[in-house]
Amino acid sequence: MKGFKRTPQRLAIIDFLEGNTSHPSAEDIFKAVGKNNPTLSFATVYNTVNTLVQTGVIRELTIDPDRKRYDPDTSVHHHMICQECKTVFDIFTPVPVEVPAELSKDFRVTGCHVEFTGECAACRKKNKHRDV
Amino acid sequence: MKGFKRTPQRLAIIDFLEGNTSHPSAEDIFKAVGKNNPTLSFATVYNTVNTLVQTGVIRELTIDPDRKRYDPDTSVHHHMICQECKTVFDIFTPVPVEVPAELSKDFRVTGCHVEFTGECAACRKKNKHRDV
DNA sequence: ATAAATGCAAAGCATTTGCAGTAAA
DNA sequence: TTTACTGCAAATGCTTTGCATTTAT
Repeated sequence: MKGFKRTPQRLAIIDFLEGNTSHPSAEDIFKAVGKNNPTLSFATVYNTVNTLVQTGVIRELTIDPDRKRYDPDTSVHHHMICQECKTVFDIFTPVPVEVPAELSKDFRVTGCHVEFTGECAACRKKNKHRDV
Repeated sequence: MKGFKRTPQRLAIIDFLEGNTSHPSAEDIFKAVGKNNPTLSFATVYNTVNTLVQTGVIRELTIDPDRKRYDPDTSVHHHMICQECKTVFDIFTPVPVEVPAELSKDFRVTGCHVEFTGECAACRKKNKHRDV
């Protein structure tokens, strides 16, 4: 990679993200990586994740209405968010999504993402009494 | 609707949204509805759309990473966003998405949304020379 | 030596909130 | 006349940016 400097901060962020399935936000990354890098700044976290997104190393998720989440798994898969605890789960079961002809005729489709919403097992148990 | 007051501002916002397929943001709504309602405030726009989302009259879209979009069509359909001009298109072609068993066993799935990303016809034409 | 990244603080937007005044019911 | 909504401005929260300093190459 030309002009991409391997700084300790970047390496620590990449190391934290690698294999991470928690779909962390910038704040999550800042807190986790900051533990061992006391001088780490939010600016560096944002700079780094934005660089990683632009170079296709990680993926930015828009599934959480409140903040961006980052996913180091760039393979084709989908997500489910628990609307109560905001946990994001990976869905590797292939979801048969074909690009409708109506679309591929006029648009250049570059990506497809399925978002399931609902309530996760833990929150269901916690709220058994409520039963929405 | 109990306790829901039919104020001129709300009626104007609802009127603007009804049948609207442009997936407007709060700012879009503010600008459009504000033309005929000079005293309209952003707070009222947000209050109103949030009420409408909570009562299930409209749907909040998270497809645009920069801002929330609102869709008065609450029927099952999907979306495509042009990553260049940020236009959001409706996809009514049925996309055969089954909830994976892995999911429905543990989660209570309440919604499913397919998001296509790419480049729309207009931007394709505009960028023909570029050809990414 | 050079180009790029860091860290800080300030700025930028989108969205929410407190509150006094106002209007719908 | 009571309850809820409006509008303003301030506040909040996420993200970006400017800049002087530091660091990887």
